[in-house]
Amino acid sequence: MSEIELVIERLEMRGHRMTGSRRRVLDAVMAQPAHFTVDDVLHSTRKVGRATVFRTMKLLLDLNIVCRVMLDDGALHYRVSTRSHHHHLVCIDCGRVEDFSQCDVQSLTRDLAQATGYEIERHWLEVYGRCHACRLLKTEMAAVG
Amino acid sequence: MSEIELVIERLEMRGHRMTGSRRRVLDAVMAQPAHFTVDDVLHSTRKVGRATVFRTMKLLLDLNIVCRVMLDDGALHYRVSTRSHHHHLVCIDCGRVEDFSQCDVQSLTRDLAQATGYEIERHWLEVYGRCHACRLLKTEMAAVG
DNA sequence: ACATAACCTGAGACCCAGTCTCAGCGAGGA
DNA sequence: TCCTCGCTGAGACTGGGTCTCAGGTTATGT
Repeated sequence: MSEIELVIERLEMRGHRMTGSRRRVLDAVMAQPAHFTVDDVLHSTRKVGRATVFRTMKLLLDLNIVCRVMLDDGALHYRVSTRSHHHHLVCIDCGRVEDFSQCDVQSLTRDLAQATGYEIERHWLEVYGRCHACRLLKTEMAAVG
Repeated sequence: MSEIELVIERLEMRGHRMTGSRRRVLDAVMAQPAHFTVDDVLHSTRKVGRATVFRTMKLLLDLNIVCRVMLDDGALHYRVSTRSHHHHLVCIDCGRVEDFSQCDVQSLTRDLAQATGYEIERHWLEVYGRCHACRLLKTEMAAVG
């Protein structure tokens, strides 16, 4: 089953339709680079209204087709999401994003629940650093400059 | 040394001045409940312009006098921050916020660095759940309803 | 005391992401 | 066929935040 068929199925399971506009938004989303804004999608989908693009993005978010990444500067970008529960590792120099799901936050949340009496439902973790390429570049620059 | 004097010192260390407007914003911030928006501050500081309130909040953020909490619905609120590096545990029912700093994310980030070749600089973790009081309330409701 | 530069200010325009409203359209069921 | 309900685009609106600009304040050197 293709990616698109999967989306259609998930849509219909919730009583939504795969319409022309939604299809155009979806195609545009799939064609984006690693992460993007709604505005990027807007610019690459002619003939779809702003509100519809936003509505569709929200739908895709609900269906776990895309997720949101908080960049280093606080900007929220979208990203086609490969797995359900995962986190992001964002390069503060070039902005590339890696997903990871090995998430030992479980033990932390267990302790936390114990200590505070909270019943913990979910968490949101973003990690910022410098990717291998940017580290190399940086040491080179330091050597030259 | 009082809280205020500490802030003044930190300001001056960076070449800023403690002016009347900044003082009024700071007082308003200190008088807020657990978490609040810039708008809340605006409404409780008469005679300070909107831009100045925003500018001062940014300054306080830089100086680690306040921090930001992402609420369950995605809204960003501010909060007077007690310690430097810490995370938030947010109740999804009543909105109360606890700080915690026992942060075993260290070991996770170490593994992550190893696996990805990233040099990790920082992370952002927010945890959502239901506080003790709201859990009790919920079970009571279930029993009655 | 004075000049001057640097800093700070409020008002209001502006920006960006996202939502709301509303009238019109189109697909599917009875 | 008609009717309902979901979907649509246009455009107004909102909330959080930034920019600009002219004028006010403060620190500092003389």
